[in-house]
Amino acid sequence: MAERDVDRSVSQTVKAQLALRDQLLSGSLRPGERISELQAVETTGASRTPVRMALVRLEEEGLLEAIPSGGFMVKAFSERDISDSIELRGTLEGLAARFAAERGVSARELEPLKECLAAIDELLRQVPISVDAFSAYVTLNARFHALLTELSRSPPLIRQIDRASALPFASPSGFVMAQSALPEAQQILIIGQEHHRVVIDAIENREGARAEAVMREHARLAVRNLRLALRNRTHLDLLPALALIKSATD
Amino acid sequence: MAERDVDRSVSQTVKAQLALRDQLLSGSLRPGERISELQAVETTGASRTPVRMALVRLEEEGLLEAIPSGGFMVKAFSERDISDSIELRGTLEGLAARFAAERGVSARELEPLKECLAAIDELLRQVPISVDAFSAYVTLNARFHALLTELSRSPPLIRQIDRASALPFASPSGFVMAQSALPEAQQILIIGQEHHRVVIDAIENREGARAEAVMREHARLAVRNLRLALRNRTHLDLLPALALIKSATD
DNA sequence: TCCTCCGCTATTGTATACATAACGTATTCA
DNA sequence: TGAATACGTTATGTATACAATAGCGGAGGA
Repeated sequence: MAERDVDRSVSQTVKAQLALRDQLLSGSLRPGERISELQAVETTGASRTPVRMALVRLEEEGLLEAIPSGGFMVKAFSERDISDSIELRGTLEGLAARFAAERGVSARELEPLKECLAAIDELLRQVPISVDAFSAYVTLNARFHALLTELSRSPPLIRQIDRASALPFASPSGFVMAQSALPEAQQILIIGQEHHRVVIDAIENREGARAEAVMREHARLAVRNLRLALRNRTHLDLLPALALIKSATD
Repeated sequence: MAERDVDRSVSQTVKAQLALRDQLLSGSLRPGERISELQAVETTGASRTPVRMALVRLEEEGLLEAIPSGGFMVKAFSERDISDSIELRGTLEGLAARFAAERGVSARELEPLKECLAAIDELLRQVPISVDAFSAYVTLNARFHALLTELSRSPPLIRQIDRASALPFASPSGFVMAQSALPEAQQILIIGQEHHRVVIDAIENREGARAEAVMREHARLAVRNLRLALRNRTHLDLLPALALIKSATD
C-alpha cells in the first residue's frame, strides 16, 4: 500500500503493462520462467484484474506465452526467431516504402524525414562516434523508421509493423544497439544511412520497386550484422534483453 | 442463468471470445457501434471478467478499437484497409514461401500440399462448380495456405500471417468468398490454382525468389478481384461480414 | 526401495461488489 | 428561448472474495 502516488493519471492496467514489459525487456524475468500473478501484483502495485489484462496484452504482443494448464510464461526466442523478425519487419517496411512511393507523398510530408536524415549525417561526421552521439542516433533512427512507416498511410500495415517491432532486437533501436558491439559499427551506420537516403529519393521519384528493394536490403544488412554480433557475445552480454535469447540453435 | 450447459470443457474467456467474434463477423454488431460489457455478458453467458479479457484479446486482434473515454467499439474498415491487408498477407506469405524454398523442404513435408492441390484440381474440373464443391474449395484453399505458411518453419512469421488474416476478407477463405459473386469466378479460381502449382514447384527446386514472386502475384490478383467484387455489391451484400466495411472512401 | 494414491496447498479462473467517471436530462437563470 | 450547470443514472475501472484445478509431497503398500 506504499506506492500509491505513482502517477494517478494513467490507468492501473497501462501502469501494470508498462511495468511488466520493463521487467521482461530488462531481463529480470528469465525466459521460460512462469510469471506469477501474485508476484506481478506485488511488483506493479496494481491489483489482479488490471494485471491479468496486462498479461493478456503482453501475450498478444508476443512477449509472453500462455501455459496450457493456466497462467503465462516468459517467451524464449531463438537467434533464428530474432533474425526472422528483423527480416519480417524489413519486408513490411519495404511494402510501406512502396506504398508511399506509389501513392505519392507531398514535399511537406517528406520534410521531417529529410530533417532526420540531416541530423544523422551530422552525428556520423564524428569519427569515432561518441556514446552520446550514438544514443542520439538510436533515437533518430527509430524516428526515421516510424516516420517512413507512417508515409504508407495504411493503418493495417502500420499496425503490423508496430507488432513486428515488439520483440527485443527486432525494433529499429534494438538491432542498432545489438550491432554497436561490432568493430565495424560506424561503417554499418554509414551504409544504413545511405539506404535511408536512397529510400527517400525513390519515394520522391515514385519508384516503388526501388524503395521496397532498398528497405529489404537494409533489413538483410541488419540480419547479417546481428548474426555477427551474436558471435562475439562479449560486449553484447551487457544488454540485458539478450537474456531473452535462448541458447542459439542454428 | 439458463445456458449453463454450453460446453463446460472450454474456459469462459475462450467461450466469450468466440461468441463475440461470431457476433462481429456475422455483422450483428455494426461498425462504430459501442460494445457494452453488460450486453456482452448477457449474450455470451460469461461474467464480466472473462468478457473483458475477451474484449482485450479482440482489440489486440484488430476487430475492436478502444474508446479513449473507456470501453470498446466495433472497428470499421475501409475498402483500402481490406485490400492493403490482403496485399500485406500476400507479402508475408511470399516471405514464407521464400523461407521454405531457401531453407529446404523434404518431399514428405510437401506431400500434404500436393494432396491439397490434387483435391482442388478435382473440384475445379466441374464447370460450373457446384455450391458444395465451392464450399469444399474454400476449406481446401485455406488449408493450402496454412500448410504453406507452416513450411517457413518461422514461428514469428507464422504468427504475423495469422494476425494478418484476422480481418474479415483478409483471410484466405474470406476473399475467395468475396470473389464468388464475380461472373469470372471460376477462371479466377483456376488461375489461383496455377499459382499454387508454381509455388510448390519453386519450393521444390529451391527457387526462393520465384516462390516469393508468385505468392505476391497471387495476392495482387486477389486485391484486383476484391475491388471488382466490391463494385458489383449486389451479391456481396449476402455476406454479412461486409457490414464491417464502412462506406468506401477511395 | 519404489511406485501409487490420497490429500493439501498454492495459483489461476470466475464472479461480483464497490468506486469513479462520463453522459444525458432537467431545471434555472440570463 | 437558449445555454449552462447540477444532479442522477449508467457504464467502465478496480478490487477482492470465492471456486476449481493442477502440482507437489507424504504416507502406505507391494
